[in-house]
Amino acid sequence: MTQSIIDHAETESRERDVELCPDCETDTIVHDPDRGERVCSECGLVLTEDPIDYGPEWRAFNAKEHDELSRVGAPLTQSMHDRGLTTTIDWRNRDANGHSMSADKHGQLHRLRIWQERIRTKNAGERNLKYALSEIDRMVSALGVPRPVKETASVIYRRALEADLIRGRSIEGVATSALYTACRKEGIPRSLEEVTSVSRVDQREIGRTYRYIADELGINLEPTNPRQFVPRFCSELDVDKDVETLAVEIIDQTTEQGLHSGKSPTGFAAAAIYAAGLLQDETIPQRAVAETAQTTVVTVRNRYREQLEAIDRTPAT
DNA sequence: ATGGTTTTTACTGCGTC
DNA sequence: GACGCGGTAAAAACCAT
Repeated sequence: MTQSIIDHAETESRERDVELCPDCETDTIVHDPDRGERVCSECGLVLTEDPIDYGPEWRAFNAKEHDELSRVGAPLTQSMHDRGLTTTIDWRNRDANGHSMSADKHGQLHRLRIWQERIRTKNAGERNLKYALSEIDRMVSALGVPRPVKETASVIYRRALEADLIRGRSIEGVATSALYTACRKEGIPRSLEEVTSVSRVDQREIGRTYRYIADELGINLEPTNPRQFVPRFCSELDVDKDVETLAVEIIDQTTEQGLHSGKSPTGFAAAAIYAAGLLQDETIPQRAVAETAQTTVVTVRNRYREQLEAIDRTPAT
């Protein structure tokens, strides 16, 4: 087990393995060392979990080893500005045995708490971080994305802060961009529009900041695959499972031909869903798909026409 | 700044319920 | 007449140079 911990620590870059998922046969397996698992972003199958044990390490054979291995305490988290590491002073005026204290001890504790808080958030950078992380936290809840995204977003923000990229940009803007990046990185993309809707910053700034941050931090993300939007849109539209499957098929076939490059992924996904609906005789109004994908009927029309032509199929009717 | 590409906006006609 | 669909032209947005 210690071996795997070392491996984990040494895996500095967040590389993605290209490997086929045994369940759904796609190459969408994502390896994320920070989360310690390899998971297929298509079907959600978790392939391996690195046994990261945050509990105490018991096996020690001499004193030195003991010092190195023994780990006790709460797990680290990136989403608190001090990683959850600093001392916190309980707000209750009780001693360790749960008994109440004398009045002068009360006063002493009160002063301690004040200073503890001042030390905790001592410089501008810390306060900056504290605010940004609370903002990320808020947006994550509003967006309803899973927890790992929050951690990733926090890491990205930290890196941006360390690289001194915030200067001249708003904290909110950078925080939102970090979140947007994190969503894509975690394989559960939200469109720029969706992220914008929970942010206090307008879309243009988020887009600009995102590009800048990604560039400066050397984060190179593949363009979002339209298929990643299909399940979410479909469940929002409440369409048949067959339509969803067919939509994914359409996307796969057409992207293979490079039909998607340069086109907006959301519009592409919306069109595929509409096209799939047509082919399955379950007509979904263009208006509806366009709305859930936050695009327009015109875009849906243009895309689905191209898609149907590309796969050489026309609706039976 | 510029030009090429894509998306959006706005307006149109057509068929159906 | 309201609605869904299709086409189009022009404006706006986007991106690379």
